[in-house]
Amino acid sequence: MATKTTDLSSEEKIKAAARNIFTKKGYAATRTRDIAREAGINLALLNYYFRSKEQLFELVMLENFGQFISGVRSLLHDKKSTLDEKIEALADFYISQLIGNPDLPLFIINQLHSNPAVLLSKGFTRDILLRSHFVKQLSQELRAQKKKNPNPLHFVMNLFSMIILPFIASPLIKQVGNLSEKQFKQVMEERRKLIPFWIKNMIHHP
Amino acid sequence: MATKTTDLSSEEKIKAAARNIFTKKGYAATRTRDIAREAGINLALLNYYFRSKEQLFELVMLENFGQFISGVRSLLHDKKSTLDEKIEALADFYISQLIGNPDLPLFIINQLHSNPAVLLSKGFTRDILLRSHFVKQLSQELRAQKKKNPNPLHFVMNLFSMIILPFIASPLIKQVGNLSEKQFKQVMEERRKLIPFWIKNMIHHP
DNA sequence: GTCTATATACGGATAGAC
DNA sequence: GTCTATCCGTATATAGAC
Repeated sequence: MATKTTDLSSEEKIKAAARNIFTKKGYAATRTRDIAREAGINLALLNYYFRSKEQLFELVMLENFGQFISGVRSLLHDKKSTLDEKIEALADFYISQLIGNPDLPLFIINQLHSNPAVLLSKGFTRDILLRSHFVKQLSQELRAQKKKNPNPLHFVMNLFSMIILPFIASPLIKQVGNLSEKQFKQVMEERRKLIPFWIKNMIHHP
Repeated sequence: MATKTTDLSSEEKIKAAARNIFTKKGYAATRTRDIAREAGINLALLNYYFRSKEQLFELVMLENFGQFISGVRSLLHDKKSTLDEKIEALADFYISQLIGNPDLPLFIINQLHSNPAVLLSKGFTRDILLRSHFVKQLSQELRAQKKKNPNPLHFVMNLFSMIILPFIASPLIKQVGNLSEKQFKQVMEERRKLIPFWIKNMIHHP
């Protein structure tokens, strides 16, 4: 193990470069030569450590995916927090994640389309959402408010949509909104508080 | 020109097949051989008509993109409709489009990331949104309601996020929501009315 | 216009020296 | 562990016959 972050082992340098490029360009458009160059090592070494492009990709993908659902399961199943606290925590957690790693959701979504089985078999079992304490609390509140459509899925979609889509569509939003990178992040920061506010209104109100 | 839809010219058959495969798999993962096979013609013919994979892709991309923004410009700039009517019309128009063509938004978003210049130079100039009548009406209403954050961009993002993201994330939603393809479409149909309702509340209320 | 056959390039992977 | 050199499959593109 190396001690400086700038002096990682070759294996780590390859993984870091691979994560970068795979996440930005996707599997098919990524060249193993590009990974090797960015890692500052030789192409042969990549295969020495990871055997193939495919295996390297799987590794990176699962690590990315893990990062994406880490925290969610415990957040959703927490018995002690209220519904509103969970909503605030989810928005806060994801927006922080995404500001630091804005290419992640598009990568995962693309993977979900081209090869759904892998990810779906890993973490996204049905119990993660439908049987969570979060959905129990949400359903109860929706019934109490006598909503015309009390399907909790709609509100879960709304929450995650408002959080995630702006990052996925960021090139477009910067263009039509005339925002610099810095301004874009600022706007996303605003949404950290605004989204829970909107969602709570949507749930508790008329 | 052929008269039956099942007996298109070779050029049209290639374009149709290309749109299918490019839209589903993206540029890098698409093989021109697959396009040729699906079109029922020979690989050489594809190059005879379109010179290269790249040019064929550009063509399909711009047509897809055109379809995606068609109607929006006129909807957004319509001087006669009210703010609420525009919101309803936008949700209605896009959800119809997306139920019929669910792969389109992800295709466009990927293109926007890998090669932003092409699409951004084509249709998404600043005036399409920021100087639209829609945003004028929206800004006015937000100021009238004395919102803490009256930036209209937030509400535009919310509207499009709630419409588009569920289609992009459909494999995931079907899984965690335990929905069949048919049930998924049903849920999206529900959103056609629900989204305008939520957005209007968000704008007009507290 | 449409095909078969082929040239050419590219990218993933390996052999083998150090 | 790391490199250079190279193999080999695959994919795009073209030549040329019909």
